[in-house]
Amino acid sequence: MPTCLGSPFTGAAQKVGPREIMTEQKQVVTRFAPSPTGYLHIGGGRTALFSWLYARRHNGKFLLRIEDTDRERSTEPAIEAIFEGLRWLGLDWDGEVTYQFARQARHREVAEELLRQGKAYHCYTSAQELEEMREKAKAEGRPIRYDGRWRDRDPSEAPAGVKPVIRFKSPNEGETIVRDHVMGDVRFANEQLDDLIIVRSDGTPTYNLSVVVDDHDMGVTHIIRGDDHLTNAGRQSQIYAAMGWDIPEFAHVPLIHGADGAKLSKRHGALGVDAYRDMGYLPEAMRNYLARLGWSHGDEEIFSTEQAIQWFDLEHIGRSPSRFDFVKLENLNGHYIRVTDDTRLADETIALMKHLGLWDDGSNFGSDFRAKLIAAMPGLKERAKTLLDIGKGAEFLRAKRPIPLDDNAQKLLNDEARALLRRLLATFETRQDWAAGEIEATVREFADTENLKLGKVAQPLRAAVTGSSVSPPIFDVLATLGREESLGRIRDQAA
RNA sequence: GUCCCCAUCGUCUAGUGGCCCAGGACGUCGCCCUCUCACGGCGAAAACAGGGGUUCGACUCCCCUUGGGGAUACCA
Repeated sequence: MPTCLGSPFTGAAQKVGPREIMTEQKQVVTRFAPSPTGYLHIGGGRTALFSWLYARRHNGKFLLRIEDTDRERSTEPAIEAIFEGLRWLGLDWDGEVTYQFARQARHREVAEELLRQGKAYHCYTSAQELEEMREKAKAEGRPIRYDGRWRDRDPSEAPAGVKPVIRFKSPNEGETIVRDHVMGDVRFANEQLDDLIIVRSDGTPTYNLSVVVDDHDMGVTHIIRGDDHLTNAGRQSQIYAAMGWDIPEFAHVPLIHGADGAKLSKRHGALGVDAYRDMGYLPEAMRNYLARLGWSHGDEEIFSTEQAIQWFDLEHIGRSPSRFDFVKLENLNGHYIRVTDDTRLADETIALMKHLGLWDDGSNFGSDFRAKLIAAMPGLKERAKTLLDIGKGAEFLRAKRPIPLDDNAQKLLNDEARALLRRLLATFETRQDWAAGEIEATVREFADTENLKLGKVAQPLRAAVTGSSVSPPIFDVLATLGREESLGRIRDQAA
């Protein structure tokens, strides 16, 4: 472990460690570089979060680059979805968005430079030849790779009428080491890395060239991305070296798997972040969950984004892939719901339910409903894990008389119970005070005179007033509903 | 096929040679609280993949096996 040995700082000055000194010398720049071929999925969301956290931790910059060079698959809606997803997650990026496609000329310029320096060459190998090469290598059990047949061939031998690709001349001997902050030193034998295509025959640059050029031009110092890019890091390092550019710090984060351990696919769990919003998760819960998935700070489980920024580091990112666990996310979300302000919860619930078309009947949406929802929120949020749960739990507030009864409520309201409600109703009618405490006193007193346990009265009452066997504390419910509405609902069910 | 990475309770993880017959969290199961359901509180079961080394001593270091994952494109 490096210490302050050799550092001029001793004694009281030891608080300033080597790390702080380094980061002051060079501002940290991270980036998130999704390709807009679909929604922003959860794995992308997490690498974006890690990059954002790291940049914020070091007072650096977090850049966004859209890798839209695949013209066939890139779409405008996907770009919007990425922006929207990041915004919802609260991950703000610095400066203007970079669009990779717009930088093609620059990428080609670098390829030309490589060509000029003899570090790249034109290759005229046809698709069929390539195919044969692969077949043969496979049959002989050799690594499948381009054999470099045009690497040193004279340009005059070029076949007429064939548009060449430009290949990068990668070293044949020795090894390339990727110094990764998560994976450690990863070594690749250079003979394993063949001469990759950096410019296609139609003149468009390929991914491995474009990323290197863009990351360099954008001044990216730390590349935090999925570990499916680990082998790319080797090839990219060679390009950086060929251009004489500084190689950025790498941190390859293991991928997230589905609950069954298999790769996250659309069939299970590979949802866009908008899907999580629609399921009623709070962005802060999402951030907390995602941060904790694959990264840790000792035993800390629940922490604010501010704390995450303070604590986040590359060294404590785990090296093994993790599974996405909805149950844990729910638990965390429930926690955040419980500590969230009632007004915000009410407004977000209304917005979400409307967005989903669940509360679009236009009724009961006046300020009166909102006020009631806020009033009922303490009881509602305690039993909710998502905003959807709150919406569901609040249905009794919207219901119009006579309110619908679910199966359990039906069962609760037998003849005996209805008779009981009738007597209770009579008692209620003599009381004008309608605060929760007053109501509770009345009901307890009533249960006493009836020689019943409180539950025997509370359950039928709950069924009559909420149409369900489950609800927030019944006295709060009655108070929120108001005397008139409450008595009306009881009357509807009293025999 | 070849290359690379990974491997602690069901899940997320702490653990960087002795503090660990392995700690926390979610989930599960009991109990308590209680007008329902929750919340909350208390408690329990539950893991170092297997085999070799290295060492006075391995969850921690090395090797092999097994099992996962990723990469091997004129996709990104």
